[in-house]
Amino acid sequence: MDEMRPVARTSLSDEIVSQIIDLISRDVLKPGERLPSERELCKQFGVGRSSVREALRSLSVMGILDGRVGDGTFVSDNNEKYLENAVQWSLLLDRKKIQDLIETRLVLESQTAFLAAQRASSENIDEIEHMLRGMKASIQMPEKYLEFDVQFHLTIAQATQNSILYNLLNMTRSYLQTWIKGSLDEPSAPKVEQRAKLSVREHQKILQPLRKGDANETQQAMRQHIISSSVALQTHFEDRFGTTDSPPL
Amino acid sequence: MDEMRPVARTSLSDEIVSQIIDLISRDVLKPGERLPSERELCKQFGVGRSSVREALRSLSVMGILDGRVGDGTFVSDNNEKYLENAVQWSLLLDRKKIQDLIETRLVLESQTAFLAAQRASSENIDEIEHMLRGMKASIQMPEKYLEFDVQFHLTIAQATQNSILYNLLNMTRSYLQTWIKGSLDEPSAPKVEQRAKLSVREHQKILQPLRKGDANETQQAMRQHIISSSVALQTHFEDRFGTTDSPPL
DNA sequence: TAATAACTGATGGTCTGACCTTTAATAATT
DNA sequence: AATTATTAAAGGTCAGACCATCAGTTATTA
Repeated sequence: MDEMRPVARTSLSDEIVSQIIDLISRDVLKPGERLPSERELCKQFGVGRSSVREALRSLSVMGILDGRVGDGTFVSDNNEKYLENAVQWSLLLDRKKIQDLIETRLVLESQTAFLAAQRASSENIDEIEHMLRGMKASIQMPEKYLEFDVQFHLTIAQATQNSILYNLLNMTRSYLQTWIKGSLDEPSAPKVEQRAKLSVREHQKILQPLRKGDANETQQAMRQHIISSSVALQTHFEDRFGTTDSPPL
Repeated sequence: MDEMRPVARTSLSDEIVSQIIDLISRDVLKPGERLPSERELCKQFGVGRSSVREALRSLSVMGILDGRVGDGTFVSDNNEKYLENAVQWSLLLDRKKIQDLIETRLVLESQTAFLAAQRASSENIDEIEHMLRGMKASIQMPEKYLEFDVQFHLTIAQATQNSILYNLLNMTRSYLQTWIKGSLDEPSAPKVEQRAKLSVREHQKILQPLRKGDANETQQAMRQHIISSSVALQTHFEDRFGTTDSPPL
């Protein structure tokens, strides 16, 4: 009597969710495409509108679909949005986790730097250099500078050719961005330009070994940079890393 | 004319979602607690049942609520489930990402091992040792062995005291678990016990430096173990790491 | 008396059909 | 040609009904 497993008593809406996900994964429904109207889906699935709507709602929350009133429901063009929101909700429920997020970012940034140094194509490196030039040029325009800064790091993550690492990094980054921007508007405003110059030097120290494919050196430079740039954030919270001489990672 | 931002034309259900999340984050609603019935919530929010249901549906997808028919809707006791599902859906949409997931797991496992070596309490270490003893004792029972194996790694992740890293690790692990179990039922079944013995030795090599707080050594041991245990999985997919003498991470 | 079976009320899940607001596209107006 | 109404269709919301399911209670049984 050991072979009996509980039967999947899946609800109608969950069944529809599965079917639609399957359609998308088999490219029957492509990103940007419009789904049939809710009333039409009712007929096709043979269920009431509530069930269809609950299914569409689920898929919207997952970031897979995107409903536009008066227009229709569309397949989202970036299937990755789900991951972004995930940690965001989690943090709304418990803001104490921000230290954890900072640390996670340190882990992800240093590791992607390592992998990028091994795998970056010349096109990747060109792009990264372009971002660094942009940073130098906009050193007195914090908003613009920050944009190049973000792209610098994302391009490195992209060079790993690992979409999951890329998305995790992007996720942590995008959420901490709020605080990073906030630290620009602090009373220490006059120091901003100075910090930007230091930041440029740090980024140069990352790019240099990365260009040569020196993974360990790239990782170390990235570590130093992230720790340095996290100082402003850390002061708002309790100290957890960066105090020991032996690097915690 | 630059200061005007689009007004938040949030829908009724999204408004309810926000309110409920706020209630949970302010501990007015505690994990495990039961929400009022849907009909009751309709009165309290002054909206129709569709709106209430769509809101509850969203929160369920996020893993924040858990509806049980005939019983009620409850606040989920683990607010982290959302993260778990996130990558899962992402993978359903694109199964080519499994290599990326394996690599991500390697990153997370080795890093949590490093941090755990620095931060593990004696209780943590006791627990980890307990799991290792369990593995030794159930070396001829693959199912049971695997359970101790999982707990060994999760306890290490827990020792980092970083809930985000813990959840990311748990997420990757739980998803790969399907494949790991599958590799047990392979034609190479007679080798299972042999592999288990090797696995035990590898885990011992992790625990040993961890107990001494030697973070670098712990990390290296974990790296070797993960690479070794991923071999079976890797053969199913294209080769990306483990082929070079210079470790890719 | 203790275990089991039947009952009951409340809950989430679903269906129907109606009405509203928004939107894109078309037609009418200037 | 540009602007303004018109319109049809979409998603959003509502109300009320019915169903299947479950927890707790009551009644039955051994």
